[in-house]
Amino acid sequence: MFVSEAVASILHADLDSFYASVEQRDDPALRGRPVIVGGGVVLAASYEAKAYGVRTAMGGRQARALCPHALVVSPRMAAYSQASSAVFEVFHDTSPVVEPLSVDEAFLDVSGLRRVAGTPLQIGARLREQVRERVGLPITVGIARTKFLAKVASQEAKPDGLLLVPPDRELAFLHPLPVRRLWGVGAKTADKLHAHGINTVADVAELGESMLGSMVGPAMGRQLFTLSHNIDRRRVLTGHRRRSVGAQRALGRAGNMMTPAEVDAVVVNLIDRITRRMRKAQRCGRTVVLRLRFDDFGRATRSHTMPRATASTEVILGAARVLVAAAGPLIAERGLTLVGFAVCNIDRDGAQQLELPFACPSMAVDMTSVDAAIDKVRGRYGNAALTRGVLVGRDPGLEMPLLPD
DNA sequence: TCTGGGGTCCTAGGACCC
DNA sequence: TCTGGGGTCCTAGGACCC
Repeated sequence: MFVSEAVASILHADLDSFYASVEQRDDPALRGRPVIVGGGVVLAASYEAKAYGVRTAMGGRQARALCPHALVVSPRMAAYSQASSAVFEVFHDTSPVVEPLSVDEAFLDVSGLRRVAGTPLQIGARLREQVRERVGLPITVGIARTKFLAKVASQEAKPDGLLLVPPDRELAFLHPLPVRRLWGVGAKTADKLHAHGINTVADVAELGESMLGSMVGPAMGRQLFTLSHNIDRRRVLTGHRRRSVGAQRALGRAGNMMTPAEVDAVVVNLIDRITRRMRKAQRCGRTVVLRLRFDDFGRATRSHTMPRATASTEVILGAARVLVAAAGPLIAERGLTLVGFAVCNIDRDGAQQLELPFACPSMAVDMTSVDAAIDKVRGRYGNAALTRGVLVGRDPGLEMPLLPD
């Protein structure tokens, strides 16, 4: 007799070939035909195009060679954004516990909804119907006891499918799969594993954690060990906050011909886009990262951390220009084909800037605990720092003296 | 094989602090 | 005074995800 029965109640919902499906929805002439979204590079391919070997992120030339009769359309980001919002409305109508993973996929925890909404399988089936009816898009749902298995289930069930992994069938489902199905295993890691004769999840599960760590590094080794043994205690979490905001622009070979003033115009445009989004989302950031790509497809990053977080266009643009100027010799030597920026070190939800009225960096602290904030400052700057500290919130009206007089 | 635009997390060395 | 351990922060790069 079981004390508590493990139940598969985590849903992973994943739209099929999202961008391409929106295009087929909006243009009947594209339905049932191979569709490629994006020209230079494939942003999305319909299943009809995938049947010819076309894949996301593939070069456009190669894709057209594989599928010459494919219909190539330009991306319409605004339409995808609107479709995504409509789908997430369905998600939130389905369960209060929704964790977005990207524009087109999310985890939903439906435990506790049995009385009001039925079994997880019934809920998943209804979710698919609702997305089809209300948004007009096909979506695949995987259901399992853990997040990882739910995600694998949806991958296996694509396209337009529904698959539940029963708790007593988990290892039988998991172990025959190729290592690429494990979260975090991309081309590089898969190559390392293949070189050791490790091809399936079952092969991984036969190895110890330290052995895996010696092959792929300690953190990845630990992850491979736990996932291959079907250990995944992560909960479905709401209220995730973005940790960086970025924008980039590919320049192609034309980038080599650009004058510094033309490069600066691109920089201004990118920073303007980023800071607008930051202010709209009410986020501040402290670290500006410059991303570069060169003629040989090599990459480089340069970063600068500012004394305090900001969303000001002028301040971030100033930091961005300093980074670009410092990278001048590198750009001249290797040829510029892409420039981008990211602003990181974004304050977490509830975190505020602690501003001290003398020369030391500001610190992000958690305003939910002033005592913890004081401990953090004391640990770093000693008691002297506490004599004049003030907690300054993003909301200008929010200020709190660290030490009452 | 030769490329888009967004992100996440991990690693590793050096600076700096107690 | 040059010797240790432990910790955080910053920078740069790499792998991976959709």
